[in-house]
Amino acid sequence: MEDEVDRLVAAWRRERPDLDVEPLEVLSRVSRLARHLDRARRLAFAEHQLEPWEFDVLTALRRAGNPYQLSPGQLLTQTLVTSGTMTNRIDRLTKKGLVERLPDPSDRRGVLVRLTEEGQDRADQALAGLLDQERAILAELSRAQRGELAGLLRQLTAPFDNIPG
Amino acid sequence: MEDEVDRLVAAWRRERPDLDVEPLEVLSRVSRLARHLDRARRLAFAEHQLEPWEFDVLTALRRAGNPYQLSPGQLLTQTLVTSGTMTNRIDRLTKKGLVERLPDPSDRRGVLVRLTEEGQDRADQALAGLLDQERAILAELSRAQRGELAGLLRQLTAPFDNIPG
DNA sequence: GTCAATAGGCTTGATATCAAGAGACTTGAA
DNA sequence: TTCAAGTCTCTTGATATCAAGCCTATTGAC
Repeated sequence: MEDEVDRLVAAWRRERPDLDVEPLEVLSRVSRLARHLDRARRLAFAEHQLEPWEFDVLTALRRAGNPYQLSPGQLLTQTLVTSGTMTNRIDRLTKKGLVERLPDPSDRRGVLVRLTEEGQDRADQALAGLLDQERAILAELSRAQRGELAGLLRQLTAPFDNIPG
Repeated sequence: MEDEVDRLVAAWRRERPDLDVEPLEVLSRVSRLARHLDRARRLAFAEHQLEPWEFDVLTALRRAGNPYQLSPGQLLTQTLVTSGTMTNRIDRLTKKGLVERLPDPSDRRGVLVRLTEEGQDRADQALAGLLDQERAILAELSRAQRGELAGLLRQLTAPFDNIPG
């Protein structure tokens, strides 16, 4: 079956027959698929009254394990946003009762952000919903193909994830 | 080589051993790789004094072929932004001398956006730079692996691209 | 002990985006 | 011909983000 990238590549080959546009076959598909996934996730989370950014913060805390708390700085590095953005996010999640700010007992400058009971429930429910949706998207592929795809993608992501970039 | 998703999946298996998180092996890698690519592209375009959104608009016009012009509405559907955003983009590109607005001779409501000479040169140069960079990223894989990866990704993108979604 | 340098979180100001709607023009049915 | 409905672009108002800088507390060299 043809997709949008096939059409994109065909257009470039017509307009710029001198260029080798083969890289687009892989990387444009990655970018476009990621956009589709963003939209799909937004819909899945909306069923649990969560925005994608809320899910990101809550699940970072959830994955930290009991007692489900991290400093704002640790949340920054996990979610790749700036400190101003994180302050804003914590404010809003606090207002919704999904997290709470606690003073850090070991550093009087510091703050700890902790998941509330409700925050934990919402994160768990949204994760289950997300996984169901993702399984449906991946049903296009056999189990073996999924494994192969994961392995090929790992080869591309590993350099980014391991070099300081 | 391990990547960030391996660590993510391990954390979930520890915290939620009851859940099957296998879908994350593929789709979280797609999302994370797309983010890395966005950053890398921003750097590549900066060498040509272009923002990613400028590249998107200019190359849409470039791909349209001679005389390199499209209506704002056609640009909307190609770049997936809203009309307010596109008006703003065309304004800024016009100020930089990369595109120009022309009245549509066949519809007095309408406008045509046309690439200037400089806009075409900048788009062509930026595309060549992007392809060089992408080739470097893909050097991790053999030619056969790249073909396989492109095929697997196409199976996932095709439903999104062909169903009205 | 003292003080400069650093770390941690928050505040401010600017910007790009989106959603909603306004204004100008075209189309098609009566 | 007329006019209601549709199309196309631009404008407005609200929002989330980022970059830069501020303030407080901690650390380490002397």
